[in-house]
Amino acid sequence: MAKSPQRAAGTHRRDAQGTRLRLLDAASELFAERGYERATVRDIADRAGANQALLFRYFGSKKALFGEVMARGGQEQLRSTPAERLFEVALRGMLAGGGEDADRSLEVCLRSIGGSDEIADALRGLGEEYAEVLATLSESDTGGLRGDLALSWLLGIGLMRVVVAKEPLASADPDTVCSLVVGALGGLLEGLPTGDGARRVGGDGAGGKAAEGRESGGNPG
Amino acid sequence: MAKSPQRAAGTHRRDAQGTRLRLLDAASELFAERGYERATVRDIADRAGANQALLFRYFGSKKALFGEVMARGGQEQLRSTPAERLFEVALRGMLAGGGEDADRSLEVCLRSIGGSDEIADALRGLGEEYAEVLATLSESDTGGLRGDLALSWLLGIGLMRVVVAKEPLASADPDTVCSLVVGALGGLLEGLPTGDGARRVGGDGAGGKAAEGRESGGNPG
DNA sequence: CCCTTGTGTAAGCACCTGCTTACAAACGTA
DNA sequence: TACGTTTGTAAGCAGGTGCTTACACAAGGG
Repeated sequence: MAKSPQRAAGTHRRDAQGTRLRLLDAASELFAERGYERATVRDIADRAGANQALLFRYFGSKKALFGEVMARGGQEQLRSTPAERLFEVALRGMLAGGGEDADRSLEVCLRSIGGSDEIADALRGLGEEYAEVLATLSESDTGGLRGDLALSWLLGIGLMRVVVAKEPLASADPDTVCSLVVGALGGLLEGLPTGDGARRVGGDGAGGKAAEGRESGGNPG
Repeated sequence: MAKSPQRAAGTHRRDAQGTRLRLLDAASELFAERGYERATVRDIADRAGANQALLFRYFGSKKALFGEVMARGGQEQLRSTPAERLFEVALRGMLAGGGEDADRSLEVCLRSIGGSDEIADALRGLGEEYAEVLATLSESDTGGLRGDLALSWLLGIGLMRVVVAKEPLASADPDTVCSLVVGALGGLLEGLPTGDGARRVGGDGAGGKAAEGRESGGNPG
Protein backbone atom coordinates (compact mmCIF):
# COMPACT_ATOMS: atom_id res chain seq x y z
CA MET A 1 0.00 0.00 0.00
CA ALA A 2 1.26 3.41 -1.00
CA LYS A 3 4.61 1.85 -1.87
CA SER A 4 6.82 3.38 -4.47
CA PRO A 5 6.39 1.42 -7.71
CA GLN A 6 10.06 1.42 -8.73
CA ARG A 7 11.10 -0.69 -5.74
CA ALA A 8 12.75 -3.92 -6.78
CA ALA A 9 12.76 -6.94 -4.51
CA GLY A 10 15.79 -7.36 -2.33
CA THR A 11 17.75 -4.43 -3.67
CA HIS A 12 17.03 -1.02 -2.22
CA ARG A 13 16.75 1.95 -4.50
CA ARG A 14 17.80 5.26 -3.04
CA ASP A 15 14.83 7.64 -3.06
CA ALA A 16 14.90 10.28 -0.37
CA GLN A 17 11.69 12.01 -1.43
CA GLY A 18 9.91 8.68 -1.60
CA THR A 19 10.90 7.48 1.85
CA ARG A 20 10.15 10.91 3.25
CA LEU A 21 6.66 10.65 1.87
CA ARG A 22 6.23 7.08 3.08
CA LEU A 23 7.30 8.19 6.54
CA LEU A 24 4.79 11.02 6.41
CA ASP A 25 2.00 8.66 5.35
CA ALA A 26 2.89 6.08 7.97
CA ALA A 27 3.02 8.76 10.64
CA SER A 28 -0.35 10.08 9.54
CA GLU A 29 -1.87 6.63 9.82
CA LEU A 30 -0.34 5.72 13.14
CA PHE A 31 -1.06 9.05 14.74
CA ALA A 32 -4.68 8.63 13.69
CA GLU A 33 -4.84 5.05 14.94
CA ARG A 34 -3.05 5.41 18.26
CA GLY A 35 -2.56 9.09 18.97
CA TYR A 36 0.70 10.94 19.34
CA GLU A 37 2.13 9.25 22.41
CA ARG A 38 1.32 5.66 21.61
CA ALA A 39 2.61 5.92 18.07
CA THR A 40 6.34 5.28 18.48
CA VAL A 41 8.98 6.39 16.00
CA ARG A 42 10.03 2.77 15.63
CA ASP A 43 6.53 1.74 14.59
CA ILE A 44 6.25 4.65 12.18
CA ALA A 45 9.57 3.81 10.57
CA ASP A 46 8.64 0.14 10.40
CA ARG A 47 5.32 0.81 8.70
CA ALA A 48 7.10 3.08 6.23
CA GLY A 49 9.62 0.32 5.60
CA ALA A 50 12.41 2.64 6.64
CA ASN A 51 14.92 2.96 9.43
CA GLN A 52 14.05 5.19 12.32
CA ALA A 53 17.29 7.10 11.89
CA LEU A 54 15.96 8.35 8.57
CA LEU A 55 12.91 9.71 10.36
CA PHE A 56 15.12 11.91 12.49
CA ARG A 57 17.32 12.84 9.53
CA TYR A 58 14.33 14.04 7.53
CA PHE A 59 12.15 15.54 10.25
CA GLY A 60 14.46 16.29 13.16
CA SER A 61 12.15 15.17 15.93
CA LYS A 62 8.91 13.33 16.55
CA LYS A 63 7.13 16.57 17.33
CA ALA A 64 8.30 18.17 14.10
CA LEU A 65 7.01 15.14 12.23
CA PHE A 66 3.70 15.54 14.00
CA GLY A 67 3.65 19.17 12.94
CA GLU A 68 4.20 18.29 9.29
CA VAL A 69 1.49 15.68 9.43
CA MET A 70 -0.98 18.16 10.88
CA ALA A 71 0.03 20.88 8.45
CA ARG A 72 -0.25 18.64 5.39
CA GLY A 73 -3.85 17.59 5.68
CA GLY A 74 -6.69 19.30 7.39
CA GLN A 75 -6.74 22.78 6.02
CA GLU A 76 -7.73 22.22 2.43
CA GLN A 77 -11.16 21.10 3.59
CA LEU A 78 -11.35 24.17 5.74
CA ARG A 79 -10.64 26.53 2.85
CA SER A 80 -12.45 24.79 0.06
CA THR A 81 -15.74 24.50 1.93
CA PRO A 82 -18.21 27.37 2.26
CA ALA A 83 -19.00 28.31 5.83
CA GLU A 84 -22.60 27.15 5.82
CA ARG A 85 -21.59 23.68 4.64
CA LEU A 86 -18.42 23.31 6.74
CA PHE A 87 -20.09 21.69 9.70
CA GLU A 88 -21.87 19.03 7.71
CA VAL A 89 -18.84 18.30 5.55
CA ALA A 90 -16.59 17.93 8.58
CA LEU A 91 -19.19 15.84 10.39
CA ARG A 92 -19.66 13.56 7.42
CA GLY A 93 -15.92 13.23 7.00
CA MET A 94 -15.67 12.13 10.61
CA LEU A 95 -18.65 9.79 10.32
CA ALA A 96 -17.23 8.20 7.17
CA GLY A 97 -14.11 7.24 9.10
CA GLY A 98 -10.60 6.73 7.84
CA GLY A 99 -11.03 6.30 4.13
CA GLU A 100 -8.18 6.14 1.66
CA ASP A 101 -7.09 9.78 1.58
CA ALA A 102 -9.54 11.15 4.10
CA ASP A 103 -8.60 14.04 6.30
CA ARG A 104 -7.90 12.42 9.63
CA SER A 105 -6.54 15.53 11.33
CA LEU A 106 -9.46 15.74 13.73
CA GLU A 107 -9.12 12.07 14.54
CA VAL A 108 -5.42 12.54 15.17
CA CYS A 109 -6.23 15.37 17.55
CA LEU A 110 -8.87 13.39 19.38
CA ARG A 111 -6.55 10.48 20.01
CA SER A 112 -3.63 12.70 21.00
CA ILE A 113 -5.40 14.91 23.51
CA GLY A 114 -3.77 13.67 26.67
CA GLY A 115 -0.38 13.48 25.03
CA SER A 116 1.21 16.78 25.85
CA ASP A 117 0.43 20.44 26.13
CA GLU A 118 1.80 21.10 22.67
CA ILE A 119 -0.71 18.68 21.22
CA ALA A 120 -3.51 20.52 22.97
CA ASP A 121 -2.09 23.70 21.45
CA ALA A 122 -2.22 22.14 18.01
CA LEU A 123 -5.82 21.14 18.52
CA ARG A 124 -6.63 24.60 19.80
CA GLY A 125 -5.06 26.08 16.68
CA LEU A 126 -7.04 23.85 14.35
CA GLY A 127 -10.13 24.51 16.43
CA GLU A 128 -9.67 28.26 16.18
CA GLU A 129 -9.95 28.11 12.42
CA TYR A 130 -13.00 25.88 12.39
CA ALA A 131 -14.80 27.75 15.15
CA GLU A 132 -14.02 31.08 13.54
CA VAL A 133 -15.77 30.00 10.36
CA LEU A 134 -18.66 28.45 12.25
CA ALA A 135 -19.09 31.62 14.30
CA THR A 136 -19.99 33.53 11.14
CA LEU A 137 -23.17 31.46 10.91
CA SER A 138 -24.73 33.30 13.81
CA GLU A 139 -25.37 37.00 14.00
CA SER A 140 -25.77 36.84 17.76
CA ASP A 141 -23.22 38.55 19.96
CA THR A 142 -22.57 35.08 21.36
CA GLY A 143 -21.58 33.93 17.88
CA GLY A 144 -18.09 32.93 18.94
CA LEU A 145 -19.45 30.84 21.76
CA ARG A 146 -22.01 29.23 19.46
CA GLY A 147 -19.27 28.33 17.01
CA ASP A 148 -17.29 26.74 19.83
CA LEU A 149 -20.31 24.76 20.93
CA ALA A 150 -20.91 23.47 17.41
CA LEU A 151 -17.27 22.45 17.13
CA SER A 152 -17.51 20.82 20.54
CA TRP A 153 -20.35 18.66 19.33
CA LEU A 154 -18.41 17.73 16.22
CA LEU A 155 -15.45 16.61 18.27
CA GLY A 156 -17.59 14.93 20.89
CA ILE A 157 -19.30 12.86 18.23
CA GLY A 158 -15.95 11.89 16.79
CA LEU A 159 -14.77 11.01 20.27
CA MET A 160 -17.67 8.72 21.05
CA ARG A 161 -17.91 7.18 17.62
CA VAL A 162 -14.32 6.79 16.49
CA VAL A 163 -12.33 6.58 19.69
CA VAL A 164 -14.71 5.16 22.25
CA ALA A 165 -16.80 3.21 19.73
CA LYS A 166 -19.94 3.65 21.79
CA GLU A 167 -23.00 1.90 20.44
CA PRO A 168 -25.41 2.64 18.89
CA LEU A 169 -23.59 5.76 17.72
CA ALA A 170 -20.59 3.86 16.43
CA SER A 171 -22.51 1.97 13.77
CA ALA A 172 -25.31 4.44 13.20
CA ASP A 173 -26.15 5.56 9.70
CA PRO A 174 -24.25 8.77 8.87
CA ASP A 175 -27.33 10.26 7.25
CA THR A 176 -29.39 9.76 10.37
CA VAL A 177 -26.73 11.19 12.62
CA CYS A 178 -26.15 14.13 10.34
CA SER A 179 -29.85 14.83 10.15
CA LEU A 180 -30.35 14.77 13.90
CA VAL A 181 -27.34 16.93 14.64
CA VAL A 182 -27.80 19.50 11.93
CA GLY A 183 -31.47 19.75 12.82
CA ALA A 184 -30.78 20.38 16.48
CA LEU A 185 -27.95 22.75 15.69
CA GLY A 186 -30.27 24.96 13.69
CA GLY A 187 -31.29 26.48 16.98
CA LEU A 188 -27.71 27.57 17.58
CA LEU A 189 -26.44 28.58 14.17
CA GLU A 190 -29.31 30.07 12.24
CA GLY A 191 -27.11 30.32 9.16
CA LEU A 192 -26.85 26.54 8.99
CA PRO A 193 -28.78 25.01 6.10
CA THR A 194 -30.55 21.71 6.59
CA GLY A 195 -28.30 20.28 3.88
CA ASP A 196 -28.58 17.08 1.89
CA GLY A 197 -28.78 14.49 4.63
CA ALA A 198 -30.68 16.63 7.07
CA ARG A 199 -33.99 15.76 5.51
CA ARG A 200 -34.50 12.01 5.60
CA VAL A 201 -34.35 10.91 9.21
CA GLY A 202 -35.21 7.26 8.88
CA GLY A 203 -38.24 6.52 10.97
CA ASP A 204 -38.43 9.13 13.64
CA GLY A 205 -40.92 9.80 16.36
CA ALA A 206 -41.81 12.97 18.14
CA GLY A 207 -38.24 14.26 18.21
CA GLY A 208 -38.16 14.71 14.48
CA LYS A 209 -41.25 16.78 14.78
CA ALA A 210 -39.41 19.24 16.95
CA ALA A 211 -36.58 19.42 14.42
CA GLU A 212 -39.08 20.13 11.69
CA GLY A 213 -40.58 22.70 13.98
CA ARG A 214 -37.40 24.67 13.61
CA GLU A 215 -37.60 24.42 9.88
CA SER A 216 -41.16 25.60 9.70
CA GLY A 217 -40.28 28.20 12.29
CA GLY A 218 -38.62 30.06 9.48
CA ASN A 219 -34.95 30.42 8.66
CA PRO A 220 -34.03 34.09 9.10
CA GLY A 221 -31.71 34.44 6.14
CA MET B 1 -5.33 19.16 52.17
CA ALA B 2 -7.14 15.95 52.96
CA LYS B 3 -4.31 14.96 55.26
CA SER B 4 -4.88 12.69 58.19
CA PRO B 5 -5.19 14.80 61.34
CA GLN B 6 -3.29 12.48 63.69
CA ARG B 7 -0.02 12.94 61.81
CA ALA B 8 2.68 14.41 64.02
CA ALA B 9 5.53 16.42 62.54
CA GLY B 10 8.72 14.51 61.82
CA THR B 11 7.60 11.21 63.25
CA HIS B 12 5.60 8.91 60.98
CA ARG B 13 2.54 7.26 62.36
CA ARG B 14 1.72 3.92 60.81
CA ASP B 15 -1.75 4.18 59.30
CA ALA B 16 -2.40 1.88 56.38
CA GLN B 17 -5.99 2.99 55.78
CA GLY B 18 -4.93 6.61 55.88
CA THR B 19 -2.14 6.27 53.34
CA ARG B 20 -4.36 4.15 51.15
CA LEU B 21 -6.91 6.94 51.13
CA ARG B 22 -4.25 9.58 50.50
CA LEU B 23 -2.98 7.55 47.58
CA LEU B 24 -6.50 7.29 46.22
CA ASP B 25 -7.03 11.04 46.53
CA ALA B 26 -3.70 11.88 44.97
CA ALA B 27 -4.37 9.49 42.10
CA SER B 28 -7.78 11.02 41.54
CA GLU B 29 -6.26 14.48 41.33
CA LEU B 30 -3.37 13.58 39.09
CA PHE B 31 -5.44 11.46 36.74
CA ALA B 32 -7.80 14.40 36.35
CA GLU B 33 -4.97 16.86 35.81
CA ARG B 34 -2.78 14.89 33.43
CA GLY B 35 -4.69 11.82 32.33
CA TYR B 36 -3.77 8.23 32.92
CA GLU B 37 -0.52 7.98 31.01
CA ARG B 38 1.10 11.21 32.06
CA ALA B 39 0.30 10.68 35.72
CA THR B 40 3.18 8.51 36.92
CA VAL B 41 3.05 6.30 39.97
CA ARG B 42 6.03 8.19 41.38
CA ASP B 43 4.15 11.49 41.17
CA ILE B 44 1.05 9.97 42.71
CA ALA B 45 3.01 8.54 45.60
CA ASP B 46 4.86 11.82 46.06
CA ARG B 47 1.65 13.85 46.20
CA ALA B 48 0.25 11.40 48.70
CA GLY B 49 3.41 11.72 50.77
CA ALA B 50 3.98 8.01 50.45
CA ASN B 51 6.42 5.66 48.83
CA GLN B 52 5.53 4.20 45.48
CA ALA B 53 6.09 0.70 46.79
CA LEU B 54 3.08 1.22 49.04
CA LEU B 55 1.02 2.08 46.02
CA PHE B 56 1.73 -1.33 44.54
CA ARG B 57 1.28 -3.05 47.86
CA TYR B 58 -2.19 -1.57 48.33
CA PHE B 59 -3.46 -1.56 44.75
CA GLY B 60 -1.39 -4.10 42.87
CA SER B 61 -0.95 -2.13 39.68
CA LYS B 62 -1.45 1.32 38.20
CA LYS B 63 -4.44 0.10 36.20
CA ALA B 64 -6.11 -1.34 39.30
CA LEU B 65 -5.58 1.97 41.04
CA PHE B 66 -7.20 3.70 38.09
CA GLY B 67 -10.10 1.32 38.34
CA GLU B 68 -10.63 2.08 42.02
CA VAL B 69 -10.48 5.80 41.32
CA MET B 70 -13.11 5.51 38.61
CA ALA B 71 -15.31 3.26 40.70
CA ARG B 72 -15.18 5.50 43.76
CA GLY B 73 -16.62 8.68 42.33
CA GLY B 74 -18.81 9.20 39.34
CA GLN B 75 -21.84 7.09 39.86
CA GLU B 76 -23.56 8.76 42.78
CA GLN B 77 -24.44 11.71 40.57
CA LEU B 78 -25.77 9.30 38.01
CA ARG B 79 -28.11 7.61 40.46
CA SER B 80 -29.18 10.57 42.54
CA THR B 81 -30.24 12.70 39.58
CA PRO B 82 -33.57 12.28 37.79
CA ALA B 83 -33.25 11.54 34.08
CA GLU B 84 -34.66 14.81 32.84
CA ARG B 85 -32.16 16.80 34.91
CA LEU B 86 -29.13 14.57 34.39
CA PHE B 87 -27.83 16.36 31.31
CA GLU B 88 -27.93 19.81 32.84
CA VAL B 89 -26.47 18.64 36.14
CA ALA B 90 -23.60 16.87 34.42
CA LEU B 91 -23.04 19.80 32.09
CA ARG B 92 -22.98 22.26 34.96
CA GLY B 93 -20.64 20.02 36.90
CA MET B 94 -18.26 20.02 33.98
CA LEU B 95 -18.60 23.75 33.43
CA ALA B 96 -17.94 24.45 37.10
CA GLY B 97 -14.60 22.67 36.84
CA GLY B 98 -12.68 20.80 39.48
CA GLY B 99 -14.09 22.00 42.75
CA GLU B 100 -13.21 20.54 46.13
CA ASP B 101 -15.03 17.25 45.99
CA ALA B 102 -16.46 17.52 42.51
CA ASP B 103 -16.94 14.45 40.41
CA ARG B 104 -14.01 14.57 38.01
CA SER B 105 -14.62 11.17 36.47
CA LEU B 106 -15.56 12.63 33.12
CA GLU B 107 -12.54 14.88 33.18
CA VAL B 108 -10.33 11.93 33.99
CA CYS B 109 -11.80 10.08 31.03
CA LEU B 110 -11.33 13.01 28.68
CA ARG B 111 -7.69 13.41 29.56
CA SER B 112 -6.98 9.68 29.41
CA ILE B 113 -8.55 8.92 26.07
CA GLY B 114 -5.44 8.14 24.09
CA GLY B 115 -3.93 6.21 26.95
CA SER B 116 -4.85 2.65 26.27
CA ASP B 117 -7.72 0.52 25.06
CA GLU B 118 -8.73 -0.30 28.62
CA ILE B 119 -9.21 3.38 29.33
CA ALA B 120 -11.49 3.66 26.31
CA ASP B 121 -13.38 0.68 27.73
CA ALA B 122 -13.78 2.47 31.04
CA LEU B 123 -15.11 5.56 29.31
CA ARG B 124 -17.45 3.41 27.24
CA GLY B 125 -18.75 1.81 30.41
CA LEU B 126 -19.39 5.14 32.10
CA GLY B 127 -20.91 6.42 28.86
CA GLU B 128 -23.28 3.47 28.64
CA GLU B 129 -24.88 4.41 31.92
CA TYR B 130 -25.24 8.07 31.09
CA ALA B 131 -26.49 7.49 27.55
CA GLU B 132 -28.93 4.88 28.74
CA VAL B 133 -30.57 7.37 31.04
CA LEU B 134 -30.53 10.13 28.45
CA ALA B 135 -32.08 7.81 25.89
CA THR B 136 -35.23 7.60 28.01
CA LEU B 137 -35.85 11.26 27.28
CA SER B 138 -36.88 10.51 23.73
CA GLU B 139 -39.71 8.29 22.65
CA SER B 140 -38.30 8.01 19.15
CA ASP B 141 -37.00 4.66 17.96
CA THR B 142 -33.69 6.48 17.54
CA GLY B 143 -33.72 7.23 21.25
CA GLY B 144 -30.48 5.40 21.92
CA LEU B 145 -28.74 7.33 19.20
CA ARG B 146 -30.15 10.60 20.49
CA GLY B 147 -28.85 9.82 23.95
CA ASP B 148 -25.42 9.12 22.52
CA LEU B 149 -25.46 12.40 20.64
CA ALA B 150 -26.39 14.32 23.77
CA LEU B 151 -23.60 12.63 25.70
CA SER B 152 -21.23 13.37 22.82
CA TRP B 153 -22.01 17.03 23.12
CA LEU B 154 -21.46 16.92 26.86
CA LEU B 155 -18.04 15.35 26.44
CA GLY B 156 -17.13 17.56 23.51
CA ILE B 157 -17.86 20.65 25.55
CA GLY B 158 -15.73 19.31 28.35
CA LEU B 159 -13.00 18.53 25.89
CA MET B 160 -12.89 22.00 24.40
CA ARG B 161 -13.39 23.86 27.64
CA VAL B 162 -11.39 21.89 30.19
CA VAL B 163 -8.72 20.14 28.17
CA VAL B 164 -8.18 22.34 25.13
CA ALA B 165 -9.17 25.58 26.86
CA LYS B 166 -10.53 27.04 23.66
CA GLU B 167 -11.76 30.61 23.93
CA PRO B 168 -14.38 31.98 24.22
CA LEU B 169 -15.86 28.73 25.46
CA ALA B 170 -13.26 28.26 28.18
CA SER B 171 -14.24 31.38 30.10
CA ALA B 172 -17.86 31.60 29.04
CA ASP B 173 -20.57 31.99 31.65
CA PRO B 174 -21.94 28.55 32.61
CA ASP B 175 -25.50 29.85 32.55
CA THR B 176 -25.13 31.09 28.99
CA VAL B 177 -23.55 27.86 27.81
CA CYS B 178 -26.13 25.76 29.57
CA SER B 179 -28.94 27.80 28.12
CA LEU B 180 -27.68 27.54 24.56
CA VAL B 181 -26.99 23.83 24.76
CA VAL B 182 -30.15 22.77 26.55
CA GLY B 183 -32.18 24.93 24.21
CA ALA B 184 -30.70 23.40 21.09
CA LEU B 185 -30.92 19.92 22.54
CA GLY B 186 -34.66 20.26 22.98
CA GLY B 187 -34.95 19.26 19.36
CA LEU B 188 -33.27 15.97 20.11
CA LEU B 189 -34.58 14.97 23.51
CA GLU B 190 -38.13 16.18 23.81
CA GLY B 191 -38.20 15.05 27.42
CA LEU B 192 -35.55 17.59 28.31
CA PRO B 193 -36.87 20.51 30.37
CA THR B 194 -35.52 23.97 29.76
CA GLY B 195 -34.30 23.98 33.33
CA ASP B 196 -33.08 26.83 35.50
CA GLY B 197 -30.38 28.34 33.36
CA ALA B 198 -32.00 27.57 30.06
CA ARG B 199 -34.08 30.69 30.17
CA ARG B 200 -31.87 33.74 30.46
CA VAL B 201 -29.57 33.76 27.47
CA GLY B 202 -27.97 37.18 27.86
CA GLY B 203 -28.55 39.16 24.70
CA ASP B 204 -29.23 36.72 21.95
CA GLY B 205 -30.09 37.22 18.35
CA ALA B 206 -32.12 35.12 16.01
CA GLY B 207 -30.74 31.87 17.42
CA GLY B 208 -32.72 32.27 20.59
CA LYS B 209 -35.76 32.79 18.49
CA ALA B 210 -35.37 29.36 16.96
CA ALA B 211 -34.96 27.82 20.39
CA GLU B 212 -38.14 29.47 21.54
CA GLY B 213 -39.72 28.19 18.38
CA ARG B 214 -39.25 24.71 19.73
CA GLU B 215 -40.90 25.66 22.97
CA SER B 216 -43.91 27.24 21.36
CA GLY B 217 -43.96 24.38 18.90
CA GLY B 218 -45.38 22.34 21.70
CA ASN B 219 -43.73 19.68 23.79
CA PRO B 220 -45.38 16.37 22.92
CA GLY B 221 -45.44 14.98 26.43
C1' DC C 1 14.80 -9.02 76.31
C1' DC C 2 13.72 -11.58 71.63
C1' DC C 3 10.53 -12.55 68.10
C1' DT C 4 6.77 -11.87 64.86
C1' DT C 5 3.84 -8.89 62.24
C1' DG C 6 2.54 -4.92 59.76
C1' DT C 7 4.15 -0.31 57.81
C1' DG C 8 7.49 2.69 55.46
C1' DT C 9 11.76 3.19 52.52
C1' DA C 10 15.65 3.06 49.09
C1' DA C 11 17.67 0.80 45.52
C1' DG C 12 17.34 -1.69 41.58
C1' DC C 13 15.42 -4.40 37.45
C1' DA C 14 13.68 -5.00 32.91
C1' DC C 15 11.72 -2.63 29.46
C1' DC C 16 10.53 1.10 26.44
C1' DT C 17 11.12 5.82 24.72
C1' DG C 18 13.14 9.53 21.60
C1' DC C 19 17.34 10.31 19.65
C1' DT C 20 22.47 9.70 18.10
C1' DT C 21 26.44 7.73 16.12
C1' DA C 22 29.47 4.90 13.39
C1' DC C 23 29.42 2.42 9.38
C1' DA C 24 27.93 0.04 4.85
C1' DA C 25 25.93 0.37 0.40
C1' DA C 26 24.22 2.85 -3.69
C1' DC C 27 24.79 6.46 -6.68
C1' DG C 28 27.24 10.65 -9.65
C1' DT C 29 31.41 12.07 -11.55
C1' DA C 30 36.25 12.07 -13.04
C1' DT D 1 38.82 2.48 -11.80
C1' DA D 2 38.70 5.76 -7.66
C1' DC D 3 36.59 9.31 -4.93
C1' DG D 4 32.95 12.05 -2.53
C1' DT D 5 28.20 12.52 -1.55
C1' DT D 6 23.77 10.81 -0.54
C1' DT D 7 20.80 7.16 1.22
C1' DG D 8 20.13 3.22 4.26
C1' DT D 9 21.35 0.40 8.46
C1' DA D 10 22.53 -1.49 13.08
C1' DA D 11 23.87 -0.65 17.49
C1' DG D 12 23.79 2.05 21.37
C1' DC D 13 22.83 6.02 24.80
C1' DA D 14 20.47 8.63 28.39
C1' DG D 15 16.35 9.00 30.53
C1' DG D 16 11.86 7.54 32.07
C1' DT D 17 8.31 3.90 33.05
C1' DG D 18 5.83 0.30 35.92
C1' DC D 19 7.03 -2.80 39.18
C1' DT D 20 10.00 -5.68 42.62
C1' DT D 21 13.05 -6.70 46.21
C1' DA D 22 15.75 -6.30 50.31
C1' DC D 23 15.83 -3.92 54.32
C1' DA D 24 14.81 -0.47 58.49
C1' DC D 25 11.62 0.98 61.80
C1' DA D 26 7.38 0.68 64.86
C1' DA D 27 4.30 -1.80 67.33
C1' DG D 28 2.50 -5.93 70.24
C1' DG D 29 3.13 -10.37 72.82
C1' DG D 30 5.95 -14.11 75.07
